[in-house]
Amino acid sequence: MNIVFMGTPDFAVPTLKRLCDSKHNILAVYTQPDKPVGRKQVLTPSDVKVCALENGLEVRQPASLRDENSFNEISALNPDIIIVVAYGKILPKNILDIPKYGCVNVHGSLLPKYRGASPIQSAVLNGDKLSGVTTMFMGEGLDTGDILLKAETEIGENETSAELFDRLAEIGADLLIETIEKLDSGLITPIKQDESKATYTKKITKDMSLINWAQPNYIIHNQVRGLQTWPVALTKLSGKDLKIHSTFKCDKSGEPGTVICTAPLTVACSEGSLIIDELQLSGKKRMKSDAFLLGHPLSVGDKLG
RNA sequence: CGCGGAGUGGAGCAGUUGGUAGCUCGUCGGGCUCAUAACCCGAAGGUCGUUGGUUCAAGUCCAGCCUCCGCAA
Repeated sequence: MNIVFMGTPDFAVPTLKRLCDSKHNILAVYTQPDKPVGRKQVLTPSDVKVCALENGLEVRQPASLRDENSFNEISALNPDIIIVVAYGKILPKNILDIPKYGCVNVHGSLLPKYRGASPIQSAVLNGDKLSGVTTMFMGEGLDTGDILLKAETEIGENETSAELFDRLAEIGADLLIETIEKLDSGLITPIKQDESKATYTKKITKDMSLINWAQPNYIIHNQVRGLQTWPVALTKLSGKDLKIHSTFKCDKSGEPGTVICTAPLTVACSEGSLIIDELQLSGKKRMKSDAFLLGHPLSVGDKLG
């Protein structure tokens, strides 16, 4: 098939790679314009752009698709299908209608659950045990299109959003290839989403990162896992920000927010407690908590938050 | 030049008003113990990020550079 690929972050890269290695023909790759990134605000190309260039593909980075120019450009390519993976832009209807097979999206949840911007983090934040990837036709609504295929995977007890991201990206790549094959052979019957079961996710923001220790340990544990790699769960230590990168649940209890053990470093929650595995003080590097304790004397009874 | 913190033996940190370096852990050797991630004794290991400057003397002051990181995006 002749394909136009649209995607931006690392999540989309495995799918693009798999397509490159397939018999299908990629006409062009659309991705977000280069953006200033990091402390020095260096203009950085998206992961998809880097991958596309490595594979000798044509890259296009329009600021918007809602103009005649974009429509004409894509029409001129005459694609059989448009594949969209975390592109970050809404496709207008006139573009959705261009390919004869339509537009197919890879979404990081088991739709209709978790439509929207942060399906993967939401699954981890909610402590779900099951996640997955869905391929669907794109409609005008947000992640409302008819479902083509799904692939499920279990979320590990201590798995982070970042880890799940990586796994789902691979699973999604396989699922997309399978979806295209089956579409081409007419083996898929699209299924409407059950609107009554639909849920939406919010964009992840920084103000979700501050830990409230007066909550059960599993809630905070999910917060720590879910906000990885950004913005990372946060607490306070003598006025400074202390990022909590990874934790393990523990049954010991105590006054919420206080250190109840230092080997390993354990902080009490309203129910149970959390063993802090890796942390990072403002201005410092990420490190194991036992290393942190060598230079920062924390003792039982000290308070965080 | 957006704001700010930091670069000291393998790891995490101290180092006061400048006088050639210390703590905790680890490592190695020995001892004790039924045993141990416990305890005791001892040892190795650092040109203090880099370059230049001030000074009788700089980890400690000044300037530049490199690297890392927090905030901001």
